[in-house]
Amino acid sequence: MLQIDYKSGVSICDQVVNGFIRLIAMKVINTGDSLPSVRSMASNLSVNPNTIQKAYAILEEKGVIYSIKGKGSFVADSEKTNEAIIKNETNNLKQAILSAYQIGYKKEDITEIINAIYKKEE
Amino acid sequence: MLQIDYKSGVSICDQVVNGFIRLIAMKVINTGDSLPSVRSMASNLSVNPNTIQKAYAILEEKGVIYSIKGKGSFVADSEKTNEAIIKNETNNLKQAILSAYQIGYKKEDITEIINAIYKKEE
Amino acid sequence: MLQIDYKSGVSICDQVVNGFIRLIAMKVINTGDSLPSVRSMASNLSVNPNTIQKAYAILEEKGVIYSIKGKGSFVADSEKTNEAIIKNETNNLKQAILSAYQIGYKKEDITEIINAIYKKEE
Amino acid sequence: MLQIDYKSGVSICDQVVNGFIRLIAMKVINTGDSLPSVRSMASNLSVNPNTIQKAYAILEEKGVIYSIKGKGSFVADSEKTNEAIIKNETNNLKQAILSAYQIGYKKEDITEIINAIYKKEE
DNA sequence: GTGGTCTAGACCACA
DNA sequence: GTGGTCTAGACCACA
Repeated sequence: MLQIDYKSGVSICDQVVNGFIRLIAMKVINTGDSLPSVRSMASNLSVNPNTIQKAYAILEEKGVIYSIKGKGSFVADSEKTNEAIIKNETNNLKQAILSAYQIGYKKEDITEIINAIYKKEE
Repeated sequence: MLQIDYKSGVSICDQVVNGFIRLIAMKVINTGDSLPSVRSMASNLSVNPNTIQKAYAILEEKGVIYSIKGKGSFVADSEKTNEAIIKNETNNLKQAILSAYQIGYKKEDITEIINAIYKKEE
Repeated sequence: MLQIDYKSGVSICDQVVNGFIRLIAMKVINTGDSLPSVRSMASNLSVNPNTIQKAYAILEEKGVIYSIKGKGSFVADSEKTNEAIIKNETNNLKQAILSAYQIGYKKEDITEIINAIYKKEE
Repeated sequence: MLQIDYKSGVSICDQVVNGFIRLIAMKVINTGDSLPSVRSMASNLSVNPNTIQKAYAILEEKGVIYSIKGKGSFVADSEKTNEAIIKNETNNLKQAILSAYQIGYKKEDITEIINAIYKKEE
C-alpha cells in the first residue's frame, strides 16, 4: 500500500504519515475505510511495530484517522481530513514562499518553478 | 545578529546556517564582510563553540563564506553566494510545490497563496 | 578494518573517510554492506565517537554511504559510489600533476614514475 | 614577487614556501640571489612577520635556501635546490599515483589527465 | 585572538 | 542498539 524508501533520510514514521495523508488526499482511501493493522503494516514493511504505532498516533492527532480499541484505525470524515490536509500543505507552501519572497524572489521566479513541476509530472 | 529559537525542533546549527544565508541573500552582510568569530557568536547565543564551528563549516562548504585560520570567516564573492543561495531556495520551493502537486493542488491554488503573501508584504 | 596513524598529521577523521573510500573502491565492502556502528568503530580505534560520526557524515555527503537513524550506515549504490570515488581520485591526481607541471616536469618525467609504480606493483 | 590567495584555504606559510620553491624551480631566482627580508615581505603581503619567518625556516630546512644572521636569506646552490625540489615533487606524485593504482586506475586513465593538463596550460 | 580537531560524555529520535 | 546534536573544555596551527 505504501512505498518506503529506507535510504531517503526521511524517517520511516514520517514516510508512513505522509504516505497516508497523500492516499487520503488522492481519495485512494476514503472516510470509514480501515487502515492496515499496526502489526500487519509493520511486518509488510519489515519495520518495527512501534514505528507504525507512532505514525498512526500522529495521524490521529492531526485528525485524519481515528482509532477504536480492539477494532482498528479508520479514515476520518472527509470534512475533517480535508481541513487537516489543506492546513498542513498550505502552511508548508506559505513558509517556503515567504522565505523566497524575503530573499528577493519575484512572483515570476516562483511561477517558473511551478510550471516546471506541473509540466514534468503531467 | 541572529535570532535562535531553542525549542523550534530545527537544530541550532541549521538555524545559524539558514540565518546567515538569509542575511547574505538580503544583503545585510556583503562580500568580504567578516562574520562574528566562532567564540563570540557562541557566547552571544549561549551556545557551544562546536555548534557554531559546525555551522560555519557547512556555510563554507556551500560556498557562501570562507574561513582563514587565525584571521576569521568572511562572506564569499557574490557570484558564489548567489549561486548557493538560489540553489538552496529553489530546492526548498521545489520540495514544497511537488508535495502540493502530489496531493492534488492545482496551479491556481498555489498562485493564490503566492499572491496573498506578496500583497501582504508589500 | 582500518589502520589509523595517530601521528601522521592527517586528521583521524580524514583517515577514516579516505580509508572507507579506498575499501569501497577496492570492493572490499560493497553496495548495501553495513559499516561498523559509530560507537563500535570509535571503541575499536580508541577514538571519540564524535570523530567517527563526523567522518560518516562526510562520507554520506560525498554520496558513498547512507545512514539510517536507528539502523546503521550502509554502502551506497555502486553508481553513486563510483562517481564519488572517481571525482575524489581525479582531483588528487590533477592537483599533483598540475603542481609538477608548474615547476617544469615534462610528461615523460611523470610517465616514468607511473611506469615504475605499475611495474613494481604488478 | 609572490601572489598570495588569502581565501584559498592553504595557509599563507605554505603558500610562501611553495611559491619560492616554484620560483627557484623555474629559475626566476637563482643560486646566491637574496630573498626579500622577512619584514619587507611581511609588510608587502600584509602578513604577520612570524608567518614569513616560519616559511623561511621551512625552506632552509628543506635545503633550498640558507640564512646568514645580519645579512639575509639566499638561494642555495642549484645542486641542493634541485635535489630538494625533485624529491619533494616526486614524492607527491608517487603518493597520488599509487593511490590511483590501488583503486583500479589504469595507466591510460592517468595519462589522460596528464594530457588534459599539459594541453590546457600550454 | 581565530579557526580546526579532538576527548568525554549527555540526551534525543528512531527502530 | 543506532545515528544525530549538543555541552564543556582542551589543545594545536596560524596570524
